[in-house]
Amino acid sequence: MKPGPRRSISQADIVDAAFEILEEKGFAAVSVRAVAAALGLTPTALYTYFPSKGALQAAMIEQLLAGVAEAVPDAGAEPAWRERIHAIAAALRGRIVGHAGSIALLTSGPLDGDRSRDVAEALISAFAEAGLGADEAARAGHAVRAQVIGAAALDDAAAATPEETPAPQTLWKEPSRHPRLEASAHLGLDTGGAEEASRRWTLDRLIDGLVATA
Amino acid sequence: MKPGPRRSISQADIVDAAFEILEEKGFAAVSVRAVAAALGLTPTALYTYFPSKGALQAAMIEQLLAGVAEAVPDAGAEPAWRERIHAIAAALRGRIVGHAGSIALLTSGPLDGDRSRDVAEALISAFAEAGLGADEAARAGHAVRAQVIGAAALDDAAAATPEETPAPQTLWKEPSRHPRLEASAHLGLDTGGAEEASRRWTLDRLIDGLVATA
DNA sequence: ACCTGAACACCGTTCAAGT
DNA sequence: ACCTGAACACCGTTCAAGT
Repeated sequence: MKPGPRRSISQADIVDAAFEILEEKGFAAVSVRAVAAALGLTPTALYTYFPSKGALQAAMIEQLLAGVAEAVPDAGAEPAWRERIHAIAAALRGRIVGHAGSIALLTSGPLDGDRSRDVAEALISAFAEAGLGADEAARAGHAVRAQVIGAAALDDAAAATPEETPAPQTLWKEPSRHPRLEASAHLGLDTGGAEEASRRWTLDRLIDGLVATA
Repeated sequence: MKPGPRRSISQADIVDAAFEILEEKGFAAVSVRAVAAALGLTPTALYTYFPSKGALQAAMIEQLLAGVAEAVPDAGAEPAWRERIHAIAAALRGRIVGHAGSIALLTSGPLDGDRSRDVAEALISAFAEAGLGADEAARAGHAVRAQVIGAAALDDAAAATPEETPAPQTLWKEPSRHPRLEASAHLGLDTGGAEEASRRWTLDRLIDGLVATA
């Protein structure tokens, strides 16, 4: 193909192509060259749209977070602010687990985009509605964001764990150094398989503790 | 230098050299080639000690987490289990912020090493001591780990934010879309400058909520 | 066992040039 | 404005070979 204007490609097309690679081959595979190739372009052509790989990643984060702040709680639930927090947390988590490897994207650079701020603002508002003062509400919103992102990071790390080698047949069991951790394996907390009930319990306990000061 | 046995280098030396590069030049600069060069070795020589870059990173994580589970609370504090949780959380956080860029290391691969399990076990034990049942204690320990790691990830993202361009002089202020977030700027939650008091408040609220079911 | 040197298949980014 | 092609300074990893 000859060089020259082609006009048919937008920033959104590039971000879409990047997400396709992210989901299919993981975060490490999202290279400028791979994204360009997926679009039938030369790597250097992408620099017409984004000044750097980091700028492309920032655009990906913004798209990932779009709409999370507007997540609407299930109808009829009370109190409204608590359900709004749950809805936002679930939406945020859903976006992350819905795009495999995106936690690496989220922790790869600054989280200072508009969509990221929307999420923060929505959470602080919910806690203000719950009766917290300005500072406490801000700290509470931050705590919820940290909890969701941290839990997703732990999930992702667990999912990256290679197949567990089946325990070799031993006659006497060594007393484990981590008996309590092993006894909780059925919860799936460290295998990326935590149930919705566990997540909801944790978030409710966090909210309880945060609003108790109101 | 001629090839041949040199015997004077250990796995620990390699991990130390890798941390030096991590702290001075960031996570992205920790390449097999750079670590080898820092030790006066050829890149391929490192493959005698670690089968892959991932194995080296896993060894770095283990060293980062060494001793965290044994963190001892400040003397005389009560109740002991709450202070133990604070001590472990502070130690974990201290290791992360003490090594710039190490949150990327922590979220780069599986967190299934022995030291990582030690931290999990210690937290679960503390919550069991607080009166929680086995499942709740496991979920509570997981929540604390997620909170610390998530907060560190948010801090790191904020620290990576490029210098804020000073607000251009405008005659009329646009009404902000994020008034509550901006009003909380003095807390430093999103600039990596959160005070110890904020972190302690958040963790105490989380603990309060978690143990309220006991 | 520990190491080198060459090689393979990749990176992000810059630059001059074409249309 | 949008694109190509060549180039620069990097990657992780493998392989044959030396001591």
